[in-house]
Amino acid sequence: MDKTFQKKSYWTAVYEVVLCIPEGRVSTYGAIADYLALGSARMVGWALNHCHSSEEFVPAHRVVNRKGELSGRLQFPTPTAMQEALEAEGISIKKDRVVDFDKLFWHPQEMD
DNA sequence: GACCTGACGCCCC
DNA sequence: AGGGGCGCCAGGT
Repeated sequence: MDKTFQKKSYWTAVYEVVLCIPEGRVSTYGAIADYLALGSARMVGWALNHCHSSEEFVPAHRVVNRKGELSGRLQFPTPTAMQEALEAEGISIKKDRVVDFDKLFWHPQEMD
C-alpha cells in the first residue's frame, strides 16, 4: 500500500474513536468494536497495529484488552513506552496491568 | 485467487 | 474456576 495516498480503510473509524479517549482514561478493544459495531475486537487491535500509518498521532497506549492488560506494549518502539505514556497521564501500571482499570475504563458510548 | 495471520473476546468443556 | 477452542474481518503473501 502506498501511504502517500491514505486509503480509507476500516481502521480509520477506529482511530477516530481512539482519538476521542480522554487523557488519563483507557478503553478496550471490545468496547470500541462494540461501539463501532464493525467486525470484532480483533479488528481493532489489528487496526491499531497500523496506527503508525496514520498522519495523526493515535493514543494507542490508552487502548488495552478487556483485562486492562497492556497486551500491545511489545508493538511499541520500546516495550516500556506504552506503560510510561500511561503513567505520564496519571495512570498507574502494575505488572503490565492498569491499576484501577475499572474506574479508568472509558466507553465510547459515554461521549454521546 | 486461496490460505494464513493478527495489539481480542466469548462460549464450551 | 481454569483451560482450550472457535469466531471475527481485512490485509499480506
